[in-house]
Amino acid sequence: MARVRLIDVAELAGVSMKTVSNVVHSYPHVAPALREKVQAAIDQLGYRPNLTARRLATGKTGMIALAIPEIDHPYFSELSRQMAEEATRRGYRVIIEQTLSDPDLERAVLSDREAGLVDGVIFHPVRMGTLDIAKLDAGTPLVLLGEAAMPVMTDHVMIDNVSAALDATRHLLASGCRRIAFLGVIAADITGSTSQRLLGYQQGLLEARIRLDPELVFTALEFTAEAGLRSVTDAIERGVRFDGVVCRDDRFAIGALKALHDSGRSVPEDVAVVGWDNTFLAAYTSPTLTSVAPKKTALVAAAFDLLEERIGGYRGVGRHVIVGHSLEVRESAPHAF
Amino acid sequence: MARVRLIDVAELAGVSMKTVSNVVHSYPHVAPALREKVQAAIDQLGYRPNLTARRLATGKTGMIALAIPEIDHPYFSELSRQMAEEATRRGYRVIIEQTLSDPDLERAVLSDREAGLVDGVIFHPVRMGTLDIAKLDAGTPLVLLGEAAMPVMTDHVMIDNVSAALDATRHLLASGCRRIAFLGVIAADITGSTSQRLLGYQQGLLEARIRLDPELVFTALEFTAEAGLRSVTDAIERGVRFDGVVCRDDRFAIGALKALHDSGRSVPEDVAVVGWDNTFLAAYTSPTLTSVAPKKTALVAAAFDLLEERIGGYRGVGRHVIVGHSLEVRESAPHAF
DNA sequence: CCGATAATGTACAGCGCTAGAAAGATATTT
DNA sequence: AAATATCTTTCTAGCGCTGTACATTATCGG
Repeated sequence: MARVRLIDVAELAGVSMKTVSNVVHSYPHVAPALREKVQAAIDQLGYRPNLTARRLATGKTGMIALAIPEIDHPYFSELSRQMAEEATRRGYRVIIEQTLSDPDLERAVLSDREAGLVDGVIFHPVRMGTLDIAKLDAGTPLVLLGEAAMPVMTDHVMIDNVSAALDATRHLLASGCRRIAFLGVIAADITGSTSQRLLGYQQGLLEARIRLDPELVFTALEFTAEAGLRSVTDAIERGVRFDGVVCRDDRFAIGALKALHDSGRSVPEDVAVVGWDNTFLAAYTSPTLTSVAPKKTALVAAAFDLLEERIGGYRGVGRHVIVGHSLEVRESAPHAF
Repeated sequence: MARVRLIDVAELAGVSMKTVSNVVHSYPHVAPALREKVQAAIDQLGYRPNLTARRLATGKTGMIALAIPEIDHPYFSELSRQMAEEATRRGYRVIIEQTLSDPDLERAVLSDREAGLVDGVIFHPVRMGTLDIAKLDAGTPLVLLGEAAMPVMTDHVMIDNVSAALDATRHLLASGCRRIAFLGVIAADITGSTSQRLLGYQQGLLEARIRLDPELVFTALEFTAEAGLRSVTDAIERGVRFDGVVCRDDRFAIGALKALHDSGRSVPEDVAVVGWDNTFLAAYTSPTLTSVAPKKTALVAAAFDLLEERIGGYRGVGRHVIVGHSLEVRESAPHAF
C-alpha cells in the first residue's frame, strides 16, 4: 500500500507536479478544464499531501506546542481545550507537552523549540526562573503564561494575581470573616505565582487593619486536593481557629471543603471558602465553590495574538499583557451572610 | 539567526555529514578522537537536528495521535496524561486531537492519518459506526478505544462494560437498594457504550428478580454534570422514588450527588450512588463517590502494545483486548450499610 | 496585424537529514 | 610481506513538496 505522491497524480493527469500542487492549493490561475482533470486524478488515486514534506519545503510546521505542568489538572485541561480550539480556528495544531513541574522537562521544552517541530511555543513555567528562560530563549517564537519568570525579551500573558487575591480577601472580609487563612504555600513553587496571591491576601488584611497571623498560612506539600485536605486537617487538629480561607487553586479548595466537612464544620457558616481558577469543579461541589475566575478566553486569545506576531516576524522586546479576572460567587462564600 | 545545519557542523569539524550524523546517533564505529571533535563542534554551534527533515528522510514521525471527544473531561484528561507518559517511555510524542463528538471531526481524524503526520492513531470514537470506520481505515496503524464500533480488521481495547455495570448493580442490591435507577442514557451516543452499561444494569436487576421500571432510566441531554443534575432533579420533581443510582460516568454522578443534596436527600442513607471511571473527582466529593474503575494503566499499555505491533508491520485481523476493572467502594455506596 | 501584457504551464533546484555503497585506513593472519 | 578481514569515513541519491525562473499560449489595444 504505497503512498500516493504528487508525482503519481501528475503522471496520471499528464501534467507537471507544480500544476498538481497548484490545484491542491487552489492557486487561481489554472485553466478550469485542467483543474478538473487533475482533481479527477487526485480523487481516483486518493492523494493526500505529505505534511512532513510540505513542512520541510516551506519551513512552516503549522503546529504550536503548549507546555503545561499537568494535563489532568482541571485548570490546565480546560485551558488546553480552549487552546486547541483557538488553534484550530487559526489554522494550527497543538502538541501538548507535559512538564510535570520538572525543571529538566521544562528546559527540554525550550530546547525542543529549536528542533523545527513547531512554529511556536506557549509555555506555562513552574520551576524555571527568569534567567533560565532568558538563557535558553533562542529565536523561536515563545509566549509565557502565568506569573513566573518574565525575561524582558519574552512575551507574557497573565492575570493580576495580587489584585485578584485582594478581591477574594475583601470578599471574605465583607461577609464578616476575621480570621482568614491562606491555603497553598508550597516550597517547590519558586515562580512567585503563589507569593503574589499571598501578597494580595496580606494587602486585604492590611486594609482591614487585621494583623497577619502566620499560623493562618497553610502549607501544602504538592499541588493536589489530597495535600490541601491534609494541610487543613492538620491545622484543625492543631487547634487553629479560622472562619475563612483563600485557596491557591480549586483543587486545594476541594481538599479544604472535604477537610471541613469531615471535621464537622459547615461551609460557609463556620468557614467560608474561596477557590481559584473557576474550573468546572467549582459548580459541582457541595456547597458550590466561590472562585477567582481568570478570563480564560481573553488569555488564550492574547497568547495567540502575541505568538502569531512573533511568528510573523516581530522581534521587539517582550510585551506583558494582563487579562481580566472576576470573582464567581457561589455558596461556599456567598455575598454577606 | 539562521539555524545550524548538519553540514555546518561537518564543515566546522572538517568531516563529512555522515560522520556527524553517526555521532548524533551514537553509531558505534566512530573513532573516539573524531567523535570528540565532532561533539565539540556540535556544542559550539548549538546544533539540534531538524526533526522535520529527519522524518522526511526516515518516514517515521515518532508521533502518535490520540483522538478523544474532550480534553477536559476528567476521564479523558487523566487518560491523556497516562498516554503521554507511556508515549514518552516508548519514545513517541502525542498529538491530542479533540473530536468534540462531532462526526465530521471524527472522520477527519481517520483521514489525517494518511497525511503522514503521525505513525499511528489511538482513537476513542463516539459517533462513528463500525462501517464508517472500516470504510476510512486506510493502511495507517490504528487502535480503537471504548465500546463503540469494532470493525473486524481493527484493533480494539476496552473494558467489559456489561460485567462492570453488573458489578455496580449487584453492589447496590447487596446493600439493600431495591429501586435502582440508571443515569446517563443519551440519544446522541450511538456507540453502544451506554447501552452495554444499561444491559449490565438490567442483568443485575434480573438476577435479583426485580422488574425493570422504565421510569428509573434517567435520560440526559449531553455528557455534562449539569445535564446529570437536571435529569435527576426532574425525576425527583416528577415524584419518581429510588434508593440507588448507577451513573454512566463520574460527571453524571457528581450532578446526581448535587441534585440529591439540593433536594434534601442524604447519600447514601436515602439514595446510594455509583459513578463510573473513578476519576480523581470521586475521592473529593462529599460524600466520596463509589465508582467503577477501569484499569487505566493496563488499558494504556495494551493500546500501545497493539499500536506498536501495527507500526512494526502486523497486518492481521483486529485483536480485541479486554482489560480489567474493579469497583472502588467509597462513601456514596459503601458495603452493606 | 504586431508587440505587449497577462494568463498558464513546465523544469528543477533545493529544504535538512538518512543510509547504503564505496573507498580508504588499519589490523590480523599465514 | 602479501593477502585478507575489519574499521572508519566519505559520497551521494533520495524522502515529497514548494517556489522561483523560464517557456508557452492567450488576450488585446492601437
